[in-house]
Order: sequence, then structure tokens, then C-alpha cells
Amino acid sequence: MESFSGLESSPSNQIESIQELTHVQQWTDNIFEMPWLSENIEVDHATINRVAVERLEMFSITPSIKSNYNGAVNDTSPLYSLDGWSSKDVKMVKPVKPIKSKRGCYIRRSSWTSTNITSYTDDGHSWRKYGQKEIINATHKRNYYRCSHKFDQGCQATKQVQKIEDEPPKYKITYNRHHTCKNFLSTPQIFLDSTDDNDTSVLLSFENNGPSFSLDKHEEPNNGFSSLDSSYNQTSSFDYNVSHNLIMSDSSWPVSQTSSRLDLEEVILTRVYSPI
DNA sequence: AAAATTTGACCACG
DNA sequence: CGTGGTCAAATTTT
Repeated sequence: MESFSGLESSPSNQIESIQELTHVQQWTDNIFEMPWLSENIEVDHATINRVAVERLEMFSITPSIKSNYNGAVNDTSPLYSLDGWSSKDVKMVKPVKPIKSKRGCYIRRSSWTSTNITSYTDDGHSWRKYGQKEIINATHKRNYYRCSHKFDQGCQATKQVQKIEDEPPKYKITYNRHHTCKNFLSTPQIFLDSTDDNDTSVLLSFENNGPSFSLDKHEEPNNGFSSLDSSYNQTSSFDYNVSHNLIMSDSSWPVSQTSSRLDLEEVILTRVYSPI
């Protein structure tokens, strides 16, 4: 990805890019300051995975957005400017079609997709079911959820839950679009005592990967899946290297007692940026 | 009463 | 034209 070609183009572009990256960095920092990390509140690892992916993806998306965005966009969608990250930015990667208002008329979006296969359906977000569909060649109906904060915060995130196995329950969960709402895990307070150490680690993650930073973490062979069993109960230490292990390291996150054991789970993340 | 779910209609896409 | 994603009225739940 030649995302950072704009960095050398002009001083103003540099400043703009640096400001944006700083912003992304701060956002990424927040994930490590969530109460559920420091207080050991139970949370499923898929949630952490997904939020981490969402935030780290900004490293690769945003600069390319800047360079491709020449201001000539017939984008009539609302600008959800929460924390400075807008859905308008995300939408740059795909063509815009006219928005109709009639029932059933909608825009098929595929700007971002993440597919998980888990043994539970609950993640940290609050969802509102809006549809259910019989899918051919599928034994169970597919459920459609949108973020509960679609209207009060304009969050455009949706997910589909498809049960693909009964005995050990297994669900294919497809997430569409990023959460822009701020009600993650319904835990309102965010610790504000950010330290420079955290900043450094995140910055390192960026610098180490350079301009062609990619999120295809499946390429890391010894990470994650094989070590699920051995490290399952060692949840006390979070000696993670932020730059490498966060995305696919499912092993050490506390898991709710009501959900199935982690060692039953096979988590597959596939992320798609589709130009349609 | 308000919020959440169910359900059939509607429409985009292949 | 069939399938799947979304809308929104009706219904149920809280």
C-alpha cells in the first residue's frame, strides 16, 4: 500500500498527516486503558480483538483516504464526528450511490467486514435485532443486528449472526462497518492517566511496520491458535507486545463464565476492504 | 409506556 | 428472477 505517499508532498500535508496519526494513536491507546483491562472485568476476547482491529486499521486506512480524497465527493451522508473519526472518512473507499428514502431502498455497503467464528454470540456492544432471514443451504436462520446507538449516536455498525453448528454451538458472526458510538461495554468512564510508555508502544507498532503496514496477521504462524490451551488460565499478566500480539492473541483474555470455554473456540478474522 | 423483537414487504445485486 | 439485506408495522417484552 502506498498510503503514505502524501507525506512528502507538502509541509501542510505532513502536519495534517501527523495530526491525524497522533489522533489515531490516542484512540488506540484508549483500548489499553479500558476499565475491563485494569479491573479484570470479564470480557470476551473477540470483542477486544475486534476493537483492536478497528483501531489499528486506521493506520492503514486513513492516510490512503487522505491521498485519494481530493474533495470531489458527492457524499451526502451525515458526518458522524465522534472522537474525530467520521464515517465519512470510511466511505471514501467506495463509490457513492444515491440514497433513496423508500422502504427497502438502501445502500449495500462493504467498506469493512470482519468475520468471526465463535461459540458465543455476545460481544461487548449492545445490539438491536432488526431482521431475521431464512438462508438457503443453512440449517438456521440468520439474524441481523444493528448497533443500538444507530440513532442516538449515528453508529452504523451492524452484525450478522449465523448459527452454523448445534452441538458445540458455533456461530459465524459478520461485522460490518466500525462502531462510531462511545458506549463500548456500557462502561462510560475512561481512565485518563495516559502515560508516555503507552504512547511509545503504539508508536513503535507504527514505525516498525512502516508505510506498508498490513493487518494480515494470519501470516504470523506461531501466534494465537496453537497456544490457546496452554495459556488459557494465565490471565493475570498482560505482558503483551502491543505491536505484534494484540490482534490475534486470543489466549489470555478473561472469558465470561456463561460462554463456552475458550479452548473450544476457533476464531477466524477476515477483514475485507472492498471497493465494491 | 417504552423498548425490543418478529415478520413480511421491499429492493439491490448477481 | 432468486437470494439476501434492510425497513418498518405489528407484536411482544420489560
